[in-house]
Amino acid sequence: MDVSTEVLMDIFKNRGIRSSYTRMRIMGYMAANRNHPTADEIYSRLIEEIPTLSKTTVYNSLNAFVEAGLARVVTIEDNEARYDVDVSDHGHFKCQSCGRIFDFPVDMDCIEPKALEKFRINKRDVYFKGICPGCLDNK
Amino acid sequence: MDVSTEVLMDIFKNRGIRSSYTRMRIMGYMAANRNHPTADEIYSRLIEEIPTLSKTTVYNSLNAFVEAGLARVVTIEDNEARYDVDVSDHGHFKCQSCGRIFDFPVDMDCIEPKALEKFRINKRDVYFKGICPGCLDNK
DNA sequence: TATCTTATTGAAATAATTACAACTTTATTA
DNA sequence: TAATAAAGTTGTAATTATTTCAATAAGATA
Ligand SMILES: [Mn+2]
Ligand SMILES: [Mn+2]
Ligand SMILES: [Zn+2]
Ligand SMILES: [Zn+2]
Repeated sequence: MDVSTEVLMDIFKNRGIRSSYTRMRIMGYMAANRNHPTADEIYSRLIEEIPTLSKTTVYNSLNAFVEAGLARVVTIEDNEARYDVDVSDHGHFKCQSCGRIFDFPVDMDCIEPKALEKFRINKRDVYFKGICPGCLDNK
Repeated sequence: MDVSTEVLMDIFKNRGIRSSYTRMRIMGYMAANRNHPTADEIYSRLIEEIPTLSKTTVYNSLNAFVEAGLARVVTIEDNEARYDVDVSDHGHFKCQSCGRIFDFPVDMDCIEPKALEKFRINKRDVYFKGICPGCLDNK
């Protein structure tokens, strides 16, 4: 059991969810590839190494992560949920040309404290779309 | 043909899409009920008065409106698209208790001009979730 | 180890949205 | 106004993402 496995087990335990081989692989994939993958992308990649993996398990695990506060859902596209291990406040930019999703910092406090004074805010999402610098250069 | 019908026909013509009875009813519903309805909500409401209405037509019309810049999609929930005739920049707050969606003003420029300097931004969405004042009062 | 709880699996169900072909309506032109 | 072309409407079927469910397997507890 290597050190990163041990670290993940601790994280799971601290958040009150069981650690299992599959969950550690899924979380490991997300931590290594911070590309805001879909459940299907995670499944397609991991099925190569875990032939018994079920897509239901991927969904179950991701839902467990989100509930435990270990991941967030990125719904920048209306036909697919993406997942992000970075649960800190930040915005997402999706390039309409290459499809890549970029993180960017957001000053949430500056957005509009006044109109929402009487609201309790639990989640904040900022989604921008357009063309990324790389795609702009390729005309 | 009353005056609002005439106005709608002009709007459609200006945006390069044909006017039809169904489209005017759908757009009329959205203009009157600015509740960010789903396609299904629009369909359920209008089928009472237009018995031949097809849900496909609702989707087709809404997609035409969005392409023509007459409406925007609000994907604050990952399992359903909502539609908004207010295409100006503003944020959306969804109450996790009563489900209502509230508009609020957003200073888009303050969010983060620096990190996205080299990006071309076409769409901006700000989605907050939490509890609305009414639901907070009802403890 | 025995036991209880939770995770995994695969199949089937659900639900939102789109594709398609036949038909109807709207816009254009004569 | 009548003929024609282009686009909108409809119902059904297909697609796709996600959930439900019951059986089985694995993890945690004592
Ligand atoms: Mn992110
Ligand atoms: Mn709105
Ligand atoms: Zn790009
Ligand atoms: Zn509420």
